[in-house]
Amino acid sequence: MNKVRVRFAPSPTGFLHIGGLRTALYDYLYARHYGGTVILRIEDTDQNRLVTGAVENLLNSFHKLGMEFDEGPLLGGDYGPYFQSQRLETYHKYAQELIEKGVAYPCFCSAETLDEMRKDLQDKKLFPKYDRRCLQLSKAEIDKRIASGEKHVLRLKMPDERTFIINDEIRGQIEIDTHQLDDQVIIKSDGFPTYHLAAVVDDHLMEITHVIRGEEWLSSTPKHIFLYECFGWTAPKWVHLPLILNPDRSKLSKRMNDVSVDSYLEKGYLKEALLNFVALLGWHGADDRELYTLEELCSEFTLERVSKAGAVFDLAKLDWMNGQYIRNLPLDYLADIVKPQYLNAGLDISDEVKYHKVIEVVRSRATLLTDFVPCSERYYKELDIEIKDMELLRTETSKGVLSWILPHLQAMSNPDAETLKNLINNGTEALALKGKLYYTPLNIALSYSSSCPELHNIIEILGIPETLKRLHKALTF
RNA sequence: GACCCCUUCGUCUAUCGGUUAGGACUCAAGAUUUUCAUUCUUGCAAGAGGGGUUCGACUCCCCUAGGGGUCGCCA
Repeated sequence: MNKVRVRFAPSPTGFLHIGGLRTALYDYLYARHYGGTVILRIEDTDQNRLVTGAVENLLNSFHKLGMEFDEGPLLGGDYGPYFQSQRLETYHKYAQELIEKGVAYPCFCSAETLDEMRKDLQDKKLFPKYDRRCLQLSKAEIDKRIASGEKHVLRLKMPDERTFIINDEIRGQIEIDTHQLDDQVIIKSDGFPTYHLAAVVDDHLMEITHVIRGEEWLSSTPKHIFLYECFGWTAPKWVHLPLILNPDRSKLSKRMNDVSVDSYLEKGYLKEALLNFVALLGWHGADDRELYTLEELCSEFTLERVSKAGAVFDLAKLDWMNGQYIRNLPLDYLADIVKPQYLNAGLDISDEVKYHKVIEVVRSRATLLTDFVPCSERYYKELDIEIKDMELLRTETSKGVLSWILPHLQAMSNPDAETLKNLINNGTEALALKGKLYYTPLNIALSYSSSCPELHNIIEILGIPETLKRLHKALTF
């Protein structure tokens, strides 16, 4: 078997979205699993839909995710250029070959004419395909109209009676009859090729072995197979991935909700979690494992374990998975990732030891990376106390608790967790108080909130001097 | 509408003819003896329906239903 070469071929019309990421990821995993090559090819053949900066965004998103292509824009490679807009001569050369072979013909019909024709056919409950009126044109007339500069496209002349067989790696054998197939436009009137021609030519020239793409391409695959035949080329293996769905089971589109990869990253999802989660949307390992690193996915991934049915994107599970990564990734790594957020919030995290203690405590209750700063402010600055909590602080019982613990802490310099836990426990007995009556005043005094992590953690983070300061302050309320 | 694809707990899925149909998320309850989390335990919850084939079907075949995709000078 030839060395695996696969490509991710997006059109630069916006940001990388979840669906695109899943396709790209499977391309990537498949190539890595078999020691092959992943190529990024930009399908910028629609001049009307180009979005400036889209390619940069795309590249940047993949970079952020740690997915590196082997060939593509910026990276180069032996099969470039990797922008289809830079390969126009190539497409025209092959289009010419199709004309010579009699399987492509010019069409001068206007958009309006086509619309009318389709409407008419639909009214008659017929399949709305081009009626080939321009195929009747004489050679002389065609030459004359082209010479006069009349706008025209090039169409592929599909066979009349034929059943195409697609051997899909995931779905098996699929049959599609040509009655359902239109004479596809392959060169548009602006001289650009359509996807069908460009993708086939490039996939062949770039020696792509497996075309891994979304299921939405299944119905037009016969056109592609036919093109391979016309050129006398061997077609690649077809791999049509199940779609990613919205909760209502419609195709996950750019329209509905926000599905750009960047926005998930900005919302505080870790790339590790996003990649892991997206990989599991349509693929599952042989065992019950759910958590995989990118490297582990590379070694485990095979097409045989890709499912056929579409998968709903379930945010709740992504949240859970993100929490798993937040809790289990190395502390230093996590601390580095969130550092900019702390700096942005104006928190002084120059005390590295304290910062790491904070991260360790905060990570246990975080779902998103963006949860860190809000949960950490209490360790770095004075916060407002709710009126209700303030009132509780003013009660005699509360003052008793604070006054009791103060001198004990004062006598300590750098207590460890065990010492602090003992001290805190002793207080419940010494004061004959328990539960909220005892703990809540301390919670509020030290963390400005009745709900907080365990007290010994807070004291450890704050240090004795700051702890005493907060207790004194609380007693003045 | 036509064609194509798909169909196991609400969701992601395991099962490649013989299982008490397993795991994960969500949800509920309990424990971890302050709270919020974390963690752990337990629980709720599924083979779309109908025919075949077979000693035996979630698994193979057919029909029906439902969902999705495609039907552009968009990809």
